[in-house]
Amino acid sequence: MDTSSFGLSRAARHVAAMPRDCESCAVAPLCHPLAGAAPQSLPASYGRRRVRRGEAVYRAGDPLSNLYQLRAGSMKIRITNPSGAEQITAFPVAGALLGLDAIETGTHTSDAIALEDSVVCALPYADLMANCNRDASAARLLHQCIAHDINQCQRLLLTLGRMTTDVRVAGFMVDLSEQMAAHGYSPREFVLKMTREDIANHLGMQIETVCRVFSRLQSAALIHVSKRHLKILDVDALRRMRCG
Amino acid sequence: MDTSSFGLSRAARHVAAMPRDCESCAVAPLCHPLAGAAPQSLPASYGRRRVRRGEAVYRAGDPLSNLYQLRAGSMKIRITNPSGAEQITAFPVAGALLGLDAIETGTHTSDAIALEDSVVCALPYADLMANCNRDASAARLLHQCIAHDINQCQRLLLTLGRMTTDVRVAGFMVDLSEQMAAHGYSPREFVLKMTREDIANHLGMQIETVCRVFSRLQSAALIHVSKRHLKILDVDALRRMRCG
DNA sequence: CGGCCAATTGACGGCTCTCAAATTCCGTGG
DNA sequence: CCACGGAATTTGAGAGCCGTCAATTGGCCG
Repeated sequence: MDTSSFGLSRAARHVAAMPRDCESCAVAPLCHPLAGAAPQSLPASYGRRRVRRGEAVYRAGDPLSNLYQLRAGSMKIRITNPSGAEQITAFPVAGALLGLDAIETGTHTSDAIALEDSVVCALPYADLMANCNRDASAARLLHQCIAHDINQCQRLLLTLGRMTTDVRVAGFMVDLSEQMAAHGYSPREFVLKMTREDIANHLGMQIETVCRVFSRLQSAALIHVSKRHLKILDVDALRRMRCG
Repeated sequence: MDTSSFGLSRAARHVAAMPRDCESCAVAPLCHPLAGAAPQSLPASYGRRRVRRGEAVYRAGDPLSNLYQLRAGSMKIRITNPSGAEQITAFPVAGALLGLDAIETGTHTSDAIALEDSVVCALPYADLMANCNRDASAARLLHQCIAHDINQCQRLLLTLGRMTTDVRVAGFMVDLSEQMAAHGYSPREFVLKMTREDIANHLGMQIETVCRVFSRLQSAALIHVSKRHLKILDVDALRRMRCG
């Protein structure tokens, strides 16, 4: 386990120093007793929590006490079966609501591990449910968040079940690119927060195959990749490969 | 499309002829304004609907008007990407709640197609939401149903991403067996409602590979399969293959 | 009886995995 | 600041599993 003793990244420190401007938060209805209620009335436990690279926000088997909103940084969500086989099901970034899979049984079924120093908001599940009972729009928002995870998971199923490795990687890059764009970063040049091993696991491949696909895509002048630094040279070609 | 003009199967006719004993239904809190309220006060639209083999309960693109509980029979849930690639994400049987993926956007993202003549309960989504607002236990039940779909989807991800074809098929058979047992049928001998093509699609394989795995498992005396009729001879060996 | 579809089996090729080695990066300690 | 060690990444060679193509069988329905 990598538990480096470095401080938080610049992005993480920035957010931790921010005032709690929950007004701009996408899931504010879930945390606030009523839309527009005084923010200072929030329970003290609605707190931010810093997570260092390699640390877990929660692990499979933990009781469901909080859901978490990822405020800054990035994570990997990993499930493990009894024989130890692992599958990374998602790489959430800022804005994502984490821990929804625990709602079925009251126990987390996955690990959420920080890919970099990150910041999460802990949302006590009991408070959140009470809030949904009082506020129909909050309930609807929660429904949508859970359903979103279903759809995302189903799309990944199609990728693993029906696509060649080249197409999987191309689609993964397009997804990352759109994610970066949605957060106001360059969609053409960014840093991969996850290792090749993480990518391979997520896409149902081996590390070496990921490297070889990277090499092929670079030879074809679709991307330029050096370690974690990725430049997308021909996003249209990548989209055509994915075909959807 | 196979739209045979046969009548409903015996199981389907049995349920259709049943009185509306919603008291024994797992999702009754979702349909009833309040637990214990008079059943006769239910809206007329809370109706059963018969679906013939090959027909769709809903299709991708349909607006979300109802969720559906599968009362009798079986379905396949299928997603399609813009280029026409398809992936069967689940084979729900009686008791399952269908259409949850539509909650994110208000539009269905998958097709639900009957594998045999079946019966569903249509649950108007607006009524259901209103009910969740009045009844916290109904809201909780709905949350759990949605979260259940997430967990099921994630487990399938691990299967497609990390398992060999033999292990996928073995795990699929164990799942079917447990499903049959949970419904009071023999877990050792039953009929596959889906085609080899459906199985192959669901498990990310080709038809021919499914046939070959069946042949291998039969040679190893783990199963006996003839067309759609499956006998499980050594469930422990199948479980050991799956390893979880 | 004939046609169509599901299912099965064989041959072959290729994509991906496995094994191995070299290189670079990064953090740690001297 | 430099040296060292481990981890991450890359590339090659070879094998094997699985997909592709093809042919056959058997059952169902018109």
